[in-house]
Amino acid sequence: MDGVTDGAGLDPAELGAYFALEEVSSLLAHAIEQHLRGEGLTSVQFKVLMQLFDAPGGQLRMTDLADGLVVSRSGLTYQAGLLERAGLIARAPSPDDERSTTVSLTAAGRDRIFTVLPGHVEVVRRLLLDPLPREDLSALSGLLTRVRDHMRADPPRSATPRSRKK
Amino acid sequence: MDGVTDGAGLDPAELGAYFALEEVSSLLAHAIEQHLRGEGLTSVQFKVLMQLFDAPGGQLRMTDLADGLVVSRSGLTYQAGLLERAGLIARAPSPDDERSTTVSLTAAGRDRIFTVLPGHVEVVRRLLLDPLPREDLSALSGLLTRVRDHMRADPPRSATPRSRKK
DNA sequence: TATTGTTATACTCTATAACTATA
DNA sequence: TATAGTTATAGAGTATAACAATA
Repeated sequence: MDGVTDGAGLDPAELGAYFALEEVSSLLAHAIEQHLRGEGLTSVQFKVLMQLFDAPGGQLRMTDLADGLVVSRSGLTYQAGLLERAGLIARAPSPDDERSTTVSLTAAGRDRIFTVLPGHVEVVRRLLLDPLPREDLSALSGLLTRVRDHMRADPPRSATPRSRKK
Repeated sequence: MDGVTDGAGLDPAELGAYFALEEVSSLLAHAIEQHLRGEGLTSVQFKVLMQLFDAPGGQLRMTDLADGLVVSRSGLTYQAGLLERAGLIARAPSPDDERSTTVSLTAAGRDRIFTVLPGHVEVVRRLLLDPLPREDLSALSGLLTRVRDHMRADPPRSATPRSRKK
């Protein structure tokens, strides 16, 4: 694909970084997706569970969850409905703000995480971490972190800015 | 999300690399998707056009296209159908092997690429390339390339190995 | 009036399996 | 028999817009 983008003004180093990122992330995402499917979870559902697990008290509002995922509110409602039907999360009206829904991780949800996580980590380790020696890992982490911070500071114009407490 | 994966046996450097990659790739993919949608193309369709553009003679068989994408044959047939209806590609029986379909880029398809590419590159540049100085870009490219090569050498067990000439 | 969340609806995409035709 | 591709079908996921309830 060099002929193409070449004409668009990307030099070899830029092209290399872009294509390698595209390929690595899509292969990794695919492998992760495959593993989770085998466990009966979609990537989105797994992310929801992880966010809840990581939250203080294992609770978050729907809006908090939506902020961390790239789905619409209705999409999140759909996924939350599936997770609730599976008994992995529970929803209840927030005590402080009656408009809000507080989502909490159930014991079964926590169990599911512990069941799934080892395999998940194994996939990540085998595909992403193993091929790099320790110091390269730190370098990669540092580089990507810098890119991420820049992305976060300069949010995509296309996406409607999420509700931000101001 | 540290409390979680911490227990699963990933140290800070590993976690950093994994989470940063996840976040960077998903934010980039989202931004790219948004841009392409605005141009009336899905990511998959764009990739098909790019593959054809990059191919010698602007022609590939359906199987060749499928090898580069993460979709089933029927999924590719569907997308190819859309692209053909839009006049961006053309399909015809292969002259050498009557079972095969040769897909070719039309003039309109080539024009569409030239229309879309500048904006695409702009997104990639702004989100991924700009925040890194030149030498860091080379470093990132090198690291990711090594990971990719490792991934390719050790294909995911989950995915059915594609037809490989042997 | 603005915000939180759900629902109704329609659409896009994908995969599986069955099928056709050629090698 | 194996391969290339299409089709029929059915399911999963998503977004938009309208809606209800609360702030």
